Amino acid sequence: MNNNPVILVIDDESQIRRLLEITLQSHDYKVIEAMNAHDGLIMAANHPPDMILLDLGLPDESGHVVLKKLRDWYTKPIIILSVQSSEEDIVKALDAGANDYLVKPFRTGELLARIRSVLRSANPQEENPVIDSEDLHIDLASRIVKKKNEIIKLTATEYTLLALFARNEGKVLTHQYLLRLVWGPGYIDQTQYLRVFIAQLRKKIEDDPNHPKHIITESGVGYRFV
Amino acid sequence: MNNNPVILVIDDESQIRRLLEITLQSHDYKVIEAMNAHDGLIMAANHPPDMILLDLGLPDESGHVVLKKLRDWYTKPIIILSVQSSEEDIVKALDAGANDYLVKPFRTGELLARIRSVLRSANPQEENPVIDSEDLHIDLASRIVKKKNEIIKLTATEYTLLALFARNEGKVLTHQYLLRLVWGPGYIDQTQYLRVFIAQLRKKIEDDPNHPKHIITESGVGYRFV
DNA sequence: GTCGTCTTTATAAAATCTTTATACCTCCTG
DNA sequence: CAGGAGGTATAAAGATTTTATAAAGACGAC
Repeated sequence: MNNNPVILVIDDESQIRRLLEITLQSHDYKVIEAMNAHDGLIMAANHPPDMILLDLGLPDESGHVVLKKLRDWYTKPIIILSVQSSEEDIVKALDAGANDYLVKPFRTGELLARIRSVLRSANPQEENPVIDSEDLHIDLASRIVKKKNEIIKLTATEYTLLALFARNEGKVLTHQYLLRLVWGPGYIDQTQYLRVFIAQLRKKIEDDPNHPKHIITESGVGYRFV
Repeated sequence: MNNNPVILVIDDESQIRRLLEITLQSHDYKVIEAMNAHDGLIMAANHPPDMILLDLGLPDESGHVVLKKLRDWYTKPIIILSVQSSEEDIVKALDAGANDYLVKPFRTGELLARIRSVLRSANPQEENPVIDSEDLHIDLASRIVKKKNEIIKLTATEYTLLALFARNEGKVLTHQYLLRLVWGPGYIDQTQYLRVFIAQLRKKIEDDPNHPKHIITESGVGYRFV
């Protein structure tokens, strides 16, 4: 799942399948399809997708039964698509383990949003932008910087500067660029500010500030963070 | 602590609130209510419910804004109830972190089934409502704070503040963020309030308020709880 | 009215930022 | 190789901003 999420569509109407295929693929999902209950179950077992779109009106078996069979082992999201709009059908499907229920005809934008929603809550991704560089650890969400597991106290300006570096690892950031983003557009010729704060940062994050490993000077240009 | 799920209802229409209260309570949910955005945010922060039913049409602030503010820290399910049935509204809400969206008037059976569904798929990770930090003990569920086994008496504001810290251990919380969630959106520049209450909290929970171990100052930014 | 709490004001203390001064390093030139 | 130019590093001073704390006044519940 590092790549694009795989969605299994189980529906017997070929127009719906084609519509879904086009819509989903254009939003960077990988689509696999089955046109009846039997094939759908086999496909789900053989190539477990990241989620399933299930039509309730299948030719060979009731969608409710398919849903139950899937839920015996399949734990990822299942969204029901159905022409049935009765409360009884909806409640039954949801209580059988469906994560959502859309009545056909549905709006594709809404379907996409609901797919995003169930996928999001399926993998609670703590996508904290974290930089881990050997002994250095920068957590941008929590605003915490650690060196060898020790929390380092940084002032507001020092942190702003370091966060900028962390977000642009490897790139050379010019004096102008750094001054403009940290101090503001009126300070682009105050290069001395930068030197003072780079020195302070190095004192705090480098093992040997005289031979910095992380904040590298690019003479005449700026600095680079590795 | 009883294990019936607590549901926070944020809706300005009293008939809806009454309907939901009766329906939900008769299905063994514990219901707490707020009739506007401001109260809803405070209530959610103060006594985090197991899920939230949020009306989009609130008198004091757009439900979309409330949803965003909640999702800054609230990870449990949020179901939107709204008279707006446009695809744009639905997609916007779902992408802002809502788990489901029901158009008013809704069928109560379907609502209940959708509540069961989102609660079922809600995080298996039990958010530990207790903080134990050497000498400090914070029980968010029963609203009890102890220091070296002695119960500490906190005012409402002090507790709200401390509970926010406890729920975001390690993270730096900005002045703005704290002021917004504790006092409300209109107070984000009343930094002095914060200083006064931080001082009071430190007097109560720190061994040596001059050298705080728990509430750490991040000068120019905010505070951090460890 | 009394009590507990919140708001507001005042001021001292601490932390941070700016500025100045000086030493450095590297490359180039004579 | 000496000396200078341009850019860099660092310490330390002052100036400024931010924070801590006490205490007085305001407010609301009872």
